[in-house]
Amino acid sequence: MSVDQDKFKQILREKGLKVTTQRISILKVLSDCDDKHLTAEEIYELVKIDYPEIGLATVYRTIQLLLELKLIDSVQLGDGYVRYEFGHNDEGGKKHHHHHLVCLSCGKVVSFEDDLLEKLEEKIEEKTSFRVVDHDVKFYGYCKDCL
Amino acid sequence: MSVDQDKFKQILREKGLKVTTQRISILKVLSDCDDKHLTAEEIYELVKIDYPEIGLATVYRTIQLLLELKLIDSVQLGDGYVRYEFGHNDEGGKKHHHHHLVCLSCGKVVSFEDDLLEKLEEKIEEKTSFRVVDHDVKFYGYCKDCL
DNA sequence: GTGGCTGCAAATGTTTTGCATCCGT
DNA sequence: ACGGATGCAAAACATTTGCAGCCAC
Repeated sequence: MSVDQDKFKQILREKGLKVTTQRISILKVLSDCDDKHLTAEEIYELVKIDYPEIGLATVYRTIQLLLELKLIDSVQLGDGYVRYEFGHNDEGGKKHHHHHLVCLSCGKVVSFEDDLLEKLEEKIEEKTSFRVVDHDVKFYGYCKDCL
Repeated sequence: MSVDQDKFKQILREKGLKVTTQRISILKVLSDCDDKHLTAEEIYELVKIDYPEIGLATVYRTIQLLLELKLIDSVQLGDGYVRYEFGHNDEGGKKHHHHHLVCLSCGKVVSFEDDLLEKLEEKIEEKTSFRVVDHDVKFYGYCKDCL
């Protein structure tokens, strides 16, 4: 929460960028809705509650900034929207990889931590000489509540 | 090739839909460029070579139809375009699952067959009571040629 | 005070839709 | 000849950009 905000402010200052109410508000919404995977429009609507003057363009520009700073990640669930989630990166920049379980009935997205993929990555490098540096894994199905 | 075309024509007739030159041409392009992962615009340009009168809207409508018939699959590689590939589904409807290796340098997409994911799916069902029915797996990295 | 940031509106790029016409059945 | 399919243009959609004014530094 405020740890992230302080970190954000610090990075902005280090880069000579300005700490604005809009930027802090957007980070706060993303941090508060950590598990929601919000679209830009949804972030816009949530920020407007506390800060009605904000423009959608500012939301997009701030999302772009947060992506570049690796404070958030983008997720595409195949529904035509780009969604964003608070980044769970280590201090050292190493990613806490998690996969997404997407419910085809209610649309809910649950995260799932696992490292079995690393074995598969090794297998790929062996068999195809393709050097894997990142992956994106989604499972579609039905959640406990919808079954 | 023509096996797919015949299958397509048969399905169209069964559903009371019309077999048109446009529909056959679009299927042919997708079938010929099986490994290319084309965008709608790219399909449009390719079909225009043999059939210059075609409209982009027809391409989109036919893609939609082919998706519904599960003759093609859509792939989003994260570059903002929706791409389409010829479906490799069994007769029984069971998918020949393959994953995509996307080269971050040249953009080339290679397919990789593997069933290690099934273990991971079992693990998910055990741990979270989430019933998995499909998945979408992409690996990003650098291909042999680019290394 | 200055330059970066913002809000607005206009532009962009992809995909969808309305409608008159066309063509497969 | 009927009704679905097509081509065109306009609309819809998310996202980006240009610019004058504003505010953090």
